[in-house]
Amino acid sequence: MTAVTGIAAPIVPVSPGYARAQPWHDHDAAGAFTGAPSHYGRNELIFGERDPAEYVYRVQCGAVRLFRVLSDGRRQIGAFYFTGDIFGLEPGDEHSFSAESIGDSEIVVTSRQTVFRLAEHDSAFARQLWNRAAADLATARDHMLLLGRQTATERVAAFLMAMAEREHSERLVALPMSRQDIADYLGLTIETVSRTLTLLTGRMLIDVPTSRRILLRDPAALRRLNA
Amino acid sequence: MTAVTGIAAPIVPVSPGYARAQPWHDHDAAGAFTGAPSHYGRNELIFGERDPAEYVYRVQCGAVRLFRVLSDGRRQIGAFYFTGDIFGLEPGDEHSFSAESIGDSEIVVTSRQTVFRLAEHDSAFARQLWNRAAADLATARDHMLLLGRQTATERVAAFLMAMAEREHSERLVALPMSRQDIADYLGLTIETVSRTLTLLTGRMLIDVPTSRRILLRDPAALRRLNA
DNA sequence: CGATAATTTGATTTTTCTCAAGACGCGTGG
DNA sequence: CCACGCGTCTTGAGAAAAATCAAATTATCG
Repeated sequence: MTAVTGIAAPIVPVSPGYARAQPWHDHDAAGAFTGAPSHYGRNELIFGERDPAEYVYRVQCGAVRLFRVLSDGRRQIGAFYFTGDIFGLEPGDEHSFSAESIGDSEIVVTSRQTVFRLAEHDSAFARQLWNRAAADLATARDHMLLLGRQTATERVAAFLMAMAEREHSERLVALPMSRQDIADYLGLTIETVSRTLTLLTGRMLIDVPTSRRILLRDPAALRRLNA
Repeated sequence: MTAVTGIAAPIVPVSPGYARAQPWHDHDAAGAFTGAPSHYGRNELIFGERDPAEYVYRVQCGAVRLFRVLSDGRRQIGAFYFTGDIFGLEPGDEHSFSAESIGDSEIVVTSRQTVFRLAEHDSAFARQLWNRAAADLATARDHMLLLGRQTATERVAAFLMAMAEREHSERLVALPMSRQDIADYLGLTIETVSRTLTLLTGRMLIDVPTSRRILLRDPAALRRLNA
């Protein structure tokens, strides 16, 4: 459907990853996202599960979480989207996940119709559309491996590496999302995420100067944590 | 990329599922899969991770598992493919997962080139290609919810329901795959799968006359197990 | 500066995994 | 037709990982 399935999509794949399609750049979606951006506040809903999937969204700036909630409140975040990422394009007429702005963000919208019409007449664009979906699928499956088979330490390490790559920052990672978001993305509890960060700090692999900033002291060792 | 992401794709979605694109039918891929089917034996490799992704595959009959293995042997099955499903179409030049025949199966092959060329000149086909990838992505994300947030009982129940729907059989499910396959698909151990089946039997929700046949005595209750 | 939310830490419980047998099923060959 | 052997599946006991419950600490924002 769209941009980043997880953190890793627009960048070099993480853990067990391979060459993936490039992210959509501005010029790729030329003409499709021309309107003025809308502002969304912290935790504001962009669309909900089962809402009509009429529009496609592009993050102008800020960060978005895509998630689903079980009836008893358990939540799984399927992807984070950041500046430049496109999300919300669905094969069916309804959204299958909800999307919320994490902090403040600016989102540009276009109609599903527009995108599909563009694809219909421009086979290169159509191909890009498919590439994006396929890359997202590959990333989602990488994440399945993480959720199904990796330990808490491996998950957190993979997450930190992915975030670092995303930011093109060698060592300092700024997290826009809360511990709860991270936990729900990694299939863990907030306590386990916190404890794991403490553990990694103890091993001198990272430093956590403030809760939203993480310094990777030994990226190579972190990467080795991922089997 | 292709047909069924998990079990649920070609049929009515499972647990928390929504309307999805239809599966590829024979006529959709007309012209693309014309060659004679190849035979693959039990556990035979169809392609491996990092192999060049030159071909696209269609299950003529039998069943296939798509999976990835960590260096220490932990395996995650990302999808099962059954008769009529198409798999192996990748955005990059390498496969990111391995595929094996589960039992004996007949597989028809076509080249990636052929599919892409077809899509380039036929926008309806291109759209179908995208629909497939997007539907697979949605299914993969459903599975992420299962792997990240559901209990062993919920996972097994969801799996059984999905298999039943796939077979269009109300109550009797024939499993082509081993307990190990099921475990690796659900992110559990073989022992936990087995114990869970025993538990469900004790609750009179199912019957397991032979290990590869499961009778759903109370599908409604099974479905209710999924929050 | 205080109130509130977010995060960390601690103690304990639960779930699932691991290790170890045992049972069962199936196919082969006597 | 039955016995044997091998792979698969089930069951049990104990260990480990992560979840849960609870509290203390730290950050954030008016």
